[in-house]
Amino acid sequence: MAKSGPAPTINDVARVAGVSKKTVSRVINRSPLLREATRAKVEKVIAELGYTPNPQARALALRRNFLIGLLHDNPNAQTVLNFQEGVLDAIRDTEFALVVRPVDRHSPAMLDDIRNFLEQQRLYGVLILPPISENDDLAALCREMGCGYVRMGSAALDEAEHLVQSNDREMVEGVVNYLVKLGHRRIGLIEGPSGFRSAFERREGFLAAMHRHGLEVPPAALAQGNYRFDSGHRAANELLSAEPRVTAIFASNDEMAAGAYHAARERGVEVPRQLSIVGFDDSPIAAHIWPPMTTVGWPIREMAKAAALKLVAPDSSEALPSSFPARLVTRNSVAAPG
Amino acid sequence: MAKSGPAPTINDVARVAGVSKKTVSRVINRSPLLREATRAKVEKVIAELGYTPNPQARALALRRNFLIGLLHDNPNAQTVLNFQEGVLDAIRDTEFALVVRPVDRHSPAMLDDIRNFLEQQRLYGVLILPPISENDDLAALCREMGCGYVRMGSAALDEAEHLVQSNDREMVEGVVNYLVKLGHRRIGLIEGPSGFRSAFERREGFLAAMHRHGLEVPPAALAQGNYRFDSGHRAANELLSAEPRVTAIFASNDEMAAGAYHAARERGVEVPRQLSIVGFDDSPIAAHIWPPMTTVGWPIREMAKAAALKLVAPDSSEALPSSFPARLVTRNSVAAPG
DNA sequence: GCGAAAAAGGAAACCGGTGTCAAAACGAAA
DNA sequence: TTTCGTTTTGACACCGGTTTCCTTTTTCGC
Repeated sequence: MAKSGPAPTINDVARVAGVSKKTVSRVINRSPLLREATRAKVEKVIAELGYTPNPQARALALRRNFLIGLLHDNPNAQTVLNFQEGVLDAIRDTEFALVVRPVDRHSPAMLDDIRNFLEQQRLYGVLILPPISENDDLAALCREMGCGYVRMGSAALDEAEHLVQSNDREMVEGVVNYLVKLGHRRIGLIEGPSGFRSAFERREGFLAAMHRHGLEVPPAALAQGNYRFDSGHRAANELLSAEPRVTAIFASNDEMAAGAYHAARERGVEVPRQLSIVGFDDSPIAAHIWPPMTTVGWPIREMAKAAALKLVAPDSSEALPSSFPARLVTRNSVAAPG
Repeated sequence: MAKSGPAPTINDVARVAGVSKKTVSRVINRSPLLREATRAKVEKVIAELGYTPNPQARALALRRNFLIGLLHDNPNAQTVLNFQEGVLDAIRDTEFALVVRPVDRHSPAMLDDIRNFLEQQRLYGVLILPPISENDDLAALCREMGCGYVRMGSAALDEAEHLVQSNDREMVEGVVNYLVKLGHRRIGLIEGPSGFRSAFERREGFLAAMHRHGLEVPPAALAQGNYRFDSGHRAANELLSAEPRVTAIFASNDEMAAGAYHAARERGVEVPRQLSIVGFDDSPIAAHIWPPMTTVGWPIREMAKAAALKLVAPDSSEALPSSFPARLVTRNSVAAPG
């Protein structure tokens, strides 16, 4: 059991088993053209020696490595972590590993940084989380550098091969339907930052649904946010100062919705009796805030798994869905108006 | 600028520059025994060709790679992500990359999984986050496999070389002092899960400080939690049903403190007028809950940076602190009693 | 200008795998 | 038993770097 000293190499295995290293290589790679007896003999030696192939050597010989990168600038920590877990689900028991790379969307050198990163590490491919996944220059960079990539985002962002989809628009319409069915007529929207496709989709979905119900959306029912808590607070204050007051607020993410709670509390507006609030993301804060928040959640982990498989095993992943349905998580921040 | 085709190798550089590959290697590695003219010539070609050394080939030849792993099972997503950012701060502009590995502390195969992981990936070293960092078997495994490691945790966990310290106990005493100074006498503690050193340290610090102030801690003022929201809710309910009621609750982390908010609200106990609550971690929820929570925060990002430097550049990191002070973040969940 | 020491640079082997292609072993048919 | 077509297996070069060791060049004191 004394496994000290340098790790055994393919040469050690070959020598002990009395075969050539190429044969050992064949065993490792499950080559079909091997006699059963030979395979068994070699496998026995591999087990005895506790041999594991050196991934660096393999990477060099194969001219590709087994590192997949995660590029993200998502402000929601839980989302990012769930995503990491999902990727791990996909690559567990494979030779792949996940390397992470938070990026700063606001840095002017962002693209250059990522270029350096890709050049240096020569990743097998990268997974790109929203909101940075909406950056087409980044996708172009990946293509230019011959680096595989899969983006998470709304439809029409890229070809199916490079996309795992979340249909925000549809789900937002569902939320509006839900609120209208409860009797809400004056519904306010806290938008995400302009320039984000997800923000755009959510806004369009909102407007389309309101229109379909024949409901007006005055400018005062639209407030701008940036996906951060403070902006939600500010935006809700704007919405709540307009008369007639909205009876429900739909925030484009949970953090801003939490900010809206805050604003309501300061103004003595009770949630949900006097104001219904719906968030988006189903982040932990939605469950922990009081009253627990009704929100829309994506199956992030499953989506991550699908994205990772799409990258490392495109064939097997064809069976998996590329588009995942969000679901409404009803808790206690919504009630009939009045 | 057409950089298509295979990436240039050291041989290409050598050929174009008219030197041997060894000379190019010397330039890359900043060897001092090179004439300035030669270095300049080679560097010019490197720039022209856009050459970057292949990390896999380097790793193979050097018999070590440039991957550092992050082992974590921390329930607090923001903490983990901040830590990742801190590590990135340290390794930015180096050839190192960060590979993440969430682990499942409850899986019986946990150690074997990690052994496989280390064997397969041959990491340069790993950074271990609490609570899993308290597992001595894991540290032993790293040592056995010749894998560098640095643990985050309380003092006495390991040698200085392998430790970046957080002195929980001291800080907990500071919190108690703060509460006592405000006039609190009956203070309840929501403990972390037994078997966790951090939970133990926080408890001991609490008891020591109470003792120093000559204050009693009846069994009913101690409630068991497991660092999760629900357990905080349950534990607070226990604390609040005992008479005379506590006037302050110190929870061993923010999530449990949020659970305590929840319990207080259900019982109509107003925070902070009738009950002060202090958390631990300074996670986002502390800022977003209402009223904003007073808590204790670690400079996670700086600690992560120090830990990473300790691993990859032990010499330069000697100058950095190995022990970081937490600070009390006062918000609005604490008031004088009565 | 000479010789010796020091500095600079190169040839070849090596790190631990994989691809190519030819040789060896095998099995069935003649 | 020989022959021939298939499997199996192995020898060898190669992936893109680094190391060792040795040769060539430079520098410098005399």
